[in-house]
Amino acid sequence: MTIAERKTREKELRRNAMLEAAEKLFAKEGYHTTTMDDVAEATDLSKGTLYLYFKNKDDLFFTILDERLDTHIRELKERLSKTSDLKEAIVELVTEQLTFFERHHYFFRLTIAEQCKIEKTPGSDLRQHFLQKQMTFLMMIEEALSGRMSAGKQYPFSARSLALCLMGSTHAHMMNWLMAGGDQDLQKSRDEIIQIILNRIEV
Amino acid sequence: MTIAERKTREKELRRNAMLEAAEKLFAKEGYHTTTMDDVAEATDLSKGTLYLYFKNKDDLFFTILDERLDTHIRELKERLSKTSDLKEAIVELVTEQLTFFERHHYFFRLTIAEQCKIEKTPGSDLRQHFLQKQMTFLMMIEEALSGRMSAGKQYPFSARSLALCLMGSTHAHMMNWLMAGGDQDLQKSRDEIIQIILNRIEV
Amino acid sequence: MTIAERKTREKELRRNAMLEAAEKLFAKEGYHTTTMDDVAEATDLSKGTLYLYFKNKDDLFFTILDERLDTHIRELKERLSKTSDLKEAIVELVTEQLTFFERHHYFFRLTIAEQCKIEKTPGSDLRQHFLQKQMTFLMMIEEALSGRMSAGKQYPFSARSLALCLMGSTHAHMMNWLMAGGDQDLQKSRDEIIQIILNRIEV
Amino acid sequence: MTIAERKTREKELRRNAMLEAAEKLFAKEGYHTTTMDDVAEATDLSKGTLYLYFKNKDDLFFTILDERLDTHIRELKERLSKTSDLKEAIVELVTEQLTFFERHHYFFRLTIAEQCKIEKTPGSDLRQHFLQKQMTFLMMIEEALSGRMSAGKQYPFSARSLALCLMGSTHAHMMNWLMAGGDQDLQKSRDEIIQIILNRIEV
DNA sequence: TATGAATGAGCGTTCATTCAT
DNA sequence: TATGAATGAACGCTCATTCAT
Repeated sequence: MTIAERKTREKELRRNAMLEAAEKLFAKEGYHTTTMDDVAEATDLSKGTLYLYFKNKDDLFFTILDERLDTHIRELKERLSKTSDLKEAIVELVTEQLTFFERHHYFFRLTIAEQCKIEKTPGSDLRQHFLQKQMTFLMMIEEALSGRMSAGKQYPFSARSLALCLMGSTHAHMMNWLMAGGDQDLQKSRDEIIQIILNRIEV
Repeated sequence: MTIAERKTREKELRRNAMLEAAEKLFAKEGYHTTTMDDVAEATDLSKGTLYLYFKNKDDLFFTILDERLDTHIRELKERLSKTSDLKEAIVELVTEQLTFFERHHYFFRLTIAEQCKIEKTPGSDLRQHFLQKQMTFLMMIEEALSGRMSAGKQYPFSARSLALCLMGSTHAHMMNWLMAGGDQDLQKSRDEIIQIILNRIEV
Repeated sequence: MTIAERKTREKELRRNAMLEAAEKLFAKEGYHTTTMDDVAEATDLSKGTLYLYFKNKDDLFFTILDERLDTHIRELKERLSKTSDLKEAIVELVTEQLTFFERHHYFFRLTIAEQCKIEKTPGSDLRQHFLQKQMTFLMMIEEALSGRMSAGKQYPFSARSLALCLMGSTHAHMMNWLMAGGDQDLQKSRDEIIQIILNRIEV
Repeated sequence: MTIAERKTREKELRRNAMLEAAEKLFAKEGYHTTTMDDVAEATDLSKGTLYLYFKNKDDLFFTILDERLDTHIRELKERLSKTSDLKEAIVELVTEQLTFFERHHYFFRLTIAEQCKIEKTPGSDLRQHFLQKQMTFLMMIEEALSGRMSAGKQYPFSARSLALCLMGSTHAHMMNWLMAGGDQDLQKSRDEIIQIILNRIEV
């Protein structure tokens, strides 16, 4: 039925509008500083309507994180699937991180900020679920790397450590990029990170 | 006068107790979720007393960040002053980061979380001041590195990029350490980071 | 649309209920002693609701003063417009003052109390605005009197001084009336004031 | 004993310093806006010391009002004692009011503001006591006037009403004077008030 | 389904008062 | 007597959430 379809479509659109407006606000102002009023106003919908789509503020917040992370994971998987050796994988990983975060830098900030709140009282199930997914994400990377580390060689570092360095380096460059206003080219950052990680630093 | 001295000393102690309790809470629960009541209770002092020592919640918060960062900067300067070549500097930098953050992991989380709130309305002067100091910190590292990069050599990366990779890598390892419960040995992380950054990754 | 109209009407009613409850409380207890909780309770609405109608306590307070003074000014203008000579104007002025204040004695107290806070740090814009309106009110009276003072005669007093005596005299009688419990007849006060001001006191 | 005397004297001085500083602050900022800290600071004494001289804030406040009113009453009595007919009494009354309030305009504002809070929950004993004294003051004036109204004449107003007009008129002029900055000559006000009250207004 | 008025718990902050020194 | 640090009750205001329409 076309009418039913259009209705569903409209709902979907509204839902996305909410998620996008909220993501922007949460990233700019932080979770607590952003009010449900703010989100409602930014979406040109009434506050009550928000609660028809999301159970509460937490649900709205973690839905954003969750859906974005899903996309991120999917994209990364695709890129990695095309690589076979370690070097290629590293290049793709760094590239994906920077590319994705450049497009979704609101998400980037949310993610990092959220990671800091470890240990806090269990937190909602939503929170638990998201953290779990993040762990999985990291493990996925770790496995992608370790799977490409030659079985015969001795590496003076673990795949996890390499994963952490790669993630951390890209994060730091992203942060730097944001601080500078987000208007330079990230291509150069990508190349430098790869150079630093892949090549011996002549001392 | 011994009596005046003791009074001053006691005030100092109380102030420190407040700062430490607050740091812990802020790191665990986040700025907004931590209430002044929480801090007061954790210090076994009344809420009103907090306001005798700190102008307001913001002041309390940024005083923590500021004083810790000062110590961090001081320690790092000292370490770096003993190094002459790039390799040594990198080793010292990574070591200082991990050592300091292991001791002050509450501060670590606060720092990272605070960095995410870029772009937001300027914020209090205190906030501005802290961000400024953080920038200075990063530039200090950048200069320490660039000063030790041989003038005659061509490096395929900038000193700033190297600084970012080092900071980011240690941060990621810290985060990982915290997530795992903070009870493993960071010595291994240190060695791995250094290996990854300093040596060619055989691909 | 009848339904929208009724909604608007109900909102108006609630707003008025708030204003009246607040006026009473402010007059009886003073601005600072009256809490927003008090007002909410007196209106059988929750505290939060107050803030849907008034930006803050100050706004609530000065809205009361402002709207009442507007009515007072309007009524007085109407009365004065029917008079042509000085004597009639004086009679109407005294009558209006006593009549209006008898009906709105809560407002009377607020007005007087507020006048005493001269010189204090400028205060909110609302306060400034109200004081300005009060000055205008006094000038209006002054002009009404001076306009009716025969051009050919020499008066041993200024119109402003006469205005002040009239206002002050009615105020003092109002205060006396309130102190006595507010249950006597103000008609007699009116006559006496007029006698004292308009006729030679035989000494 | 001279030493004891000096001590007593010093205490007296300190007490007066407190009263004067407090009077000024209360008048300028209002009762609630003035904090005990403010008073302490203005007196260069510690907050705790205030409580050695006055039981609490209310005590401090009403002591001021009470002592000033005593002086006012004493001065007025003296002036009136020199008059015998009604006209003279009126002149003296107006003169005393304006003279006294010009000297003590801080007290003036406090007095007026305080009068507005009639009906309020009984209030402290101090408050009751002060209001009582104010009533007595008014009755004293009423009696002074009625005592000088010729027994044989018929007056179209009561002594109380005359008293109220006189008080109110001077109050209004004082208020006007304060609003204008308090730097004009009150002599003219005095003359005008007397003219208005004592002479027939030619209509 | 969409609205937006109403709610009320909760937080940051102030300040009169106390009390050990 | 004088101090000033400590207290804690109280207040203005916010905002996530609910619900009648």
